[in-house]
Amino acid sequence: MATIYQVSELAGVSLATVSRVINNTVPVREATRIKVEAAMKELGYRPNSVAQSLASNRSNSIGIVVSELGGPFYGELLSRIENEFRAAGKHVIIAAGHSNADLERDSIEFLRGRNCDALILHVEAVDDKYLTELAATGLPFVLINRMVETIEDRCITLDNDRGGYLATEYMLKLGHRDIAYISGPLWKHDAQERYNGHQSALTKFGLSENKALFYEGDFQETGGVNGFNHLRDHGYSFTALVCANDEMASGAITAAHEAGLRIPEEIAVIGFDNINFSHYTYPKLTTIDYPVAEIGQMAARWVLKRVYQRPIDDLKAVFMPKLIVRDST
Amino acid sequence: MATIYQVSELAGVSLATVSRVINNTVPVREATRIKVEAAMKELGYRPNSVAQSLASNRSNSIGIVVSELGGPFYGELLSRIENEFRAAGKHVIIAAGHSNADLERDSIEFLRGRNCDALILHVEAVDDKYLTELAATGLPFVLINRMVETIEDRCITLDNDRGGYLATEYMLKLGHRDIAYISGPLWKHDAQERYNGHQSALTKFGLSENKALFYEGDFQETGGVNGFNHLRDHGYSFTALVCANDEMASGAITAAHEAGLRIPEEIAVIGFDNINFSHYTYPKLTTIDYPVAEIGQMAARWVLKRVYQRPIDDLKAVFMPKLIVRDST
DNA sequence: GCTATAAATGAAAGCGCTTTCATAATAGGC
DNA sequence: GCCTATTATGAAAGCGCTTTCATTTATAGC
Repeated sequence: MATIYQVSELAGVSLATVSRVINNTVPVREATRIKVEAAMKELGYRPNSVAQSLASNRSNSIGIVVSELGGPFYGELLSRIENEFRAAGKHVIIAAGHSNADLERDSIEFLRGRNCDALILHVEAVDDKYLTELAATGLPFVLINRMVETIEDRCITLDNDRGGYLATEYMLKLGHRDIAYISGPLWKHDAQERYNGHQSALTKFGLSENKALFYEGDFQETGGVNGFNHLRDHGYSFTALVCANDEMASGAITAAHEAGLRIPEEIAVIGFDNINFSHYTYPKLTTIDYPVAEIGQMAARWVLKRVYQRPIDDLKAVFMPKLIVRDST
Repeated sequence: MATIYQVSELAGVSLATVSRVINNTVPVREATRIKVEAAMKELGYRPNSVAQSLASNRSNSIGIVVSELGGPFYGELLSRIENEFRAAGKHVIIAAGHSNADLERDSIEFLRGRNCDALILHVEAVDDKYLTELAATGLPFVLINRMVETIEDRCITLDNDRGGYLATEYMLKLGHRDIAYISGPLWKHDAQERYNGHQSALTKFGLSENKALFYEGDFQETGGVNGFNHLRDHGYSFTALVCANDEMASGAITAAHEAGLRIPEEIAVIGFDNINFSHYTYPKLTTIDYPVAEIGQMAARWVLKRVYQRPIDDLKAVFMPKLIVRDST
């Protein structure tokens, strides 16, 4: 690869001048600019962004940490973030945290070491203290789907509590009274909040929770299958099932089919997230919409505004979930 | 962030020595190593990988270009590749090419500029010539799901032709004779190959293709819906439908449901890829398995072997698709 | 104890770029 | 046409690290 030095030689100017035309920071005489551009073209020159990054302490790249690379949820999130930054001429570097504190820290450190200008984090395992300290280092970052009081201005969240409430409230309004709940792992903030919402709805309707109708799943499809079977075996009957995400709802539906139950006639099922396959299920899944794309976009804009001083004004921190009624209830 | 210089000062040794203990390239006396490690720990030192990369011309990171970040297919691919490299202490930098030649080139150049040690490419739009030239620059890269003769040793592919054949052959064996086909965009290599396979199967059974039963879709769910409706409207009836991927098959199934047709009794449907949601459909989708995870793993291993000299011997270049029979046929 | 050899360490250049500061070129004012 | 105010350009330091080469220190052999 050609270097800036070769370009400067060919164009008969100094390195500094070439650098100026690349970044157009300082005006350069038209004639000079043309010479330089010609030289760059002739050599097929492309700036080495590693060197740029080292010299300028700016990398034009944004680090992203998500739990998993796969899956409909993260896929959509990443996709949207990437689009937003691409349009702004920035690039993303993605790392997976696998919901594990060490790996999350690792990924964050890796991205810091790569000189990312900012980070977008969807981390679940590291504690609030770590994040607070990280903020204190001066590294700009946004936190998605998690509220940490000490760095509240960096958090972009969904009102999960409200979402959990909506799901159960809807079942209650439909007349169901025996409502089972399959939760996500309760150490995860969002799982806990959704579950709280579920409980609030029950309370609001003057019902008390029946612990026998609760199951703590893993946010995966198998969790839904296991949860459903566990709840059925347990003896208490229920006419409605609220799942803390769509994957588990899908698993539960499969298990229900296998048990020969009709949905929604015998059991109504609702999910959470509204991920893109939720209408592939049969019957199509009623769910709570998680506006992933919007949240991804907002996170990107936060960075564009705070770090790159782009004029953006409608930053929004808390998103509201919406009920999406389809055929499973 | 602390620099290597501060570490060397605190430990009372030279930069060079610190560098040696970091990389343990050259033996360092035990006592010295301990001093240095203590200093690193005290300062919370982490090497700046940008500087490392510039100085060593090695970045320990691998660039990946895929068409999209979202979607079950790429999600699984990325996920697997990332896992493989993480285990080897390498990191990945991901960019999206969006099936567009300019963006693909852009992404590749970006990754080159970031000093990636190697690239894994799933690109569809750039031409063979570009890739051949790219190989000539000495940049190590593997090509996934595409065969370019001039750089055959860098290609890891699925025998799409065979897959297309298997799908249609299976329908023929079931006794179907009026078989519709919804293809992917034919400018894409894999779509073309799958279609070729379909034709071969027909020929093998002594049938000639009925052009009225062909529709060129977009590999998306809507393509399946539109394709199905188009084929139905067209007047020719068919008892089996072969789709060039699962998304379109899923769309077609939805459209068939809406048209009040029973699957598989009235129309048998088969997909291609065996992506993870293919068993969420109703009825569960019969499909051709695309071993994405294995292919991702193989690509990663190719890099580990060729670029990082890891001892790996079972590199495999062509994968075979398999028929997965479920309930839609 | 003294030299010959091997092992550990340090000094310094350099990776490709940005950026400050100084200098050279140009324009403007009279 | 000369002096000053601008503007464009160049020289050189430095970003944080690796790596070569030279030097120092330890080890062995006699």
